[in-house]
Amino acid sequence: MSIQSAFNLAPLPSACSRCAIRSQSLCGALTDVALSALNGISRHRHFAPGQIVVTEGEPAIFANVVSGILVEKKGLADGREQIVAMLFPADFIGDAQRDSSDTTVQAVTAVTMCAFDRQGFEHLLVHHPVLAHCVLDHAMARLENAREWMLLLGQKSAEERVATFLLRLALRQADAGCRHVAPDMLEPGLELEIPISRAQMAAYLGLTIETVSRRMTALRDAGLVAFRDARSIRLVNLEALRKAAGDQDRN
Amino acid sequence: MSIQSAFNLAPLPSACSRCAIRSQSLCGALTDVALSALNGISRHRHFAPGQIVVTEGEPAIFANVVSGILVEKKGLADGREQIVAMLFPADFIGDAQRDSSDTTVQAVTAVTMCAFDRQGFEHLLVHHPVLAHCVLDHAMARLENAREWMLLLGQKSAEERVATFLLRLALRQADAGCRHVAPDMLEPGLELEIPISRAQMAAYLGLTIETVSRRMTALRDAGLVAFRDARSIRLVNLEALRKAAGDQDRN
DNA sequence: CGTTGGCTTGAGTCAGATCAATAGACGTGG
DNA sequence: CCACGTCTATTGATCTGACTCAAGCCAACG
Repeated sequence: MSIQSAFNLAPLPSACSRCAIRSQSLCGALTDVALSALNGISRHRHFAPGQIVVTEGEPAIFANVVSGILVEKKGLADGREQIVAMLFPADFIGDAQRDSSDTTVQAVTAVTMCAFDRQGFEHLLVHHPVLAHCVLDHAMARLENAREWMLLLGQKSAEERVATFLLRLALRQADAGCRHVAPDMLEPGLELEIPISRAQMAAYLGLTIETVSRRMTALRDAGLVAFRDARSIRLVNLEALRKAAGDQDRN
Repeated sequence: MSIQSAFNLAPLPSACSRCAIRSQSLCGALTDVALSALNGISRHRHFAPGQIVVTEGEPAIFANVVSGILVEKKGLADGREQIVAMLFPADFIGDAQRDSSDTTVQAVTAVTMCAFDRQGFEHLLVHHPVLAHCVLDHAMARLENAREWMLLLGQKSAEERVATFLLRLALRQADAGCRHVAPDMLEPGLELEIPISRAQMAAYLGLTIETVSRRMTALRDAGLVAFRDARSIRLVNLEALRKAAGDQDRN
């Protein structure tokens, strides 16, 4: 957070200056010289919906999501899967300092990302402390998210899970990149696009498809949300939704 | 991991040179000059069993665990709690770059830790890249643990959870600090001390005390483990225990 | 020796899983 | 255009693993 003030508005390397997420993510914290260096080792890559970007246990990549949605998941031998994170534009992919990924990364929508050369990135990490700081900050944020989800998976009921998911998604969507949005600065009546399928919601929330579907209709019948269709909903009663999510505050 | 090779065996600052966990944790990666600087801003603190070290939402501290066991937990408004991590000697406490802790840290046994001045630590972080690298590495390890636990909480049955817990604990115990032990290098017949109560196991595994107890006796009756008493068990059939844990490999 | 706290065990209940059927959206090809 | 298969989501009926409630055990301790 303190670094953001060091941000410099002078001319930028061509590729980055036109980038949609330039002011966010890692890039936002970098000085021109660092950004220039980063640009030198990056290239855009595209993925189709459903395509696997990284497989659990195989070498990680380093990349920024430019557009599209992805999920990170972990699997058990018998096929059960748990989604451990959703990735949005400006999110960073890749486990710095680890030689194999602990998750499978899969594109949900069509995805564009800005991929970095591994060696080059680790080299930059050493020589640009501000980048290292930024990567650490991102890692801490991911950790915090993971732990919040542990609380959800270990303690919350099905309905609380679904409600929490919708609120988090709304927050992330309202956010739209400019990080650190006020916790409860959500306006009632907000239209929400759910970018993942019911099956993926189930894998994310530790439930079955059927239970997700049932709890969604329950929230609708209780007047907390309204449906346009299965994938796009409107938050009607925000206060009640927060209460249904279980944490009372901070959502 | 590559940094470890930069480790220097020359004379050390007095306090650190006598420290039980000197060669591990953050300290192990540091050069003498950095370690000396770290030593300058650290002092030992003691906590009694059950004592709260940090409260969720309040300012974090920075410290290394020297001896004893602690848990990190997150709570819901109505009192439900989820333990998100167990802390062992050599573990690092504190969310670098965040101004409030996202977890409550509580001593389980009597605890000694080596606490660092916050300002001083962040200052060191900037001026000693090797320390920053080390903190990032630690954060990534914590993230990986959190995600493995998400898989457990979201997908595994009660028995799988308990079996996984015992195996992880055994690994950590055999480990005893010298990190990166071979995954399945556990010898059958290993005596295991469970440092936490059934209630804490329940809060860690997302179960109730009763279910933990029942699954423990089930594992005993099935001959996978043997009890000395509730808190100290022996791993009898390691292969079956791994299978019961559900991941098949990597444990 | 009574009390207290941690653990186990039993009996009954319920939230969520499983199994199964249906409906709508979407293409594809005749 | 319609018939068909596929895929996703919803809904219903039933089942079950874990929770709840309750009792009992044992060791520690005043």
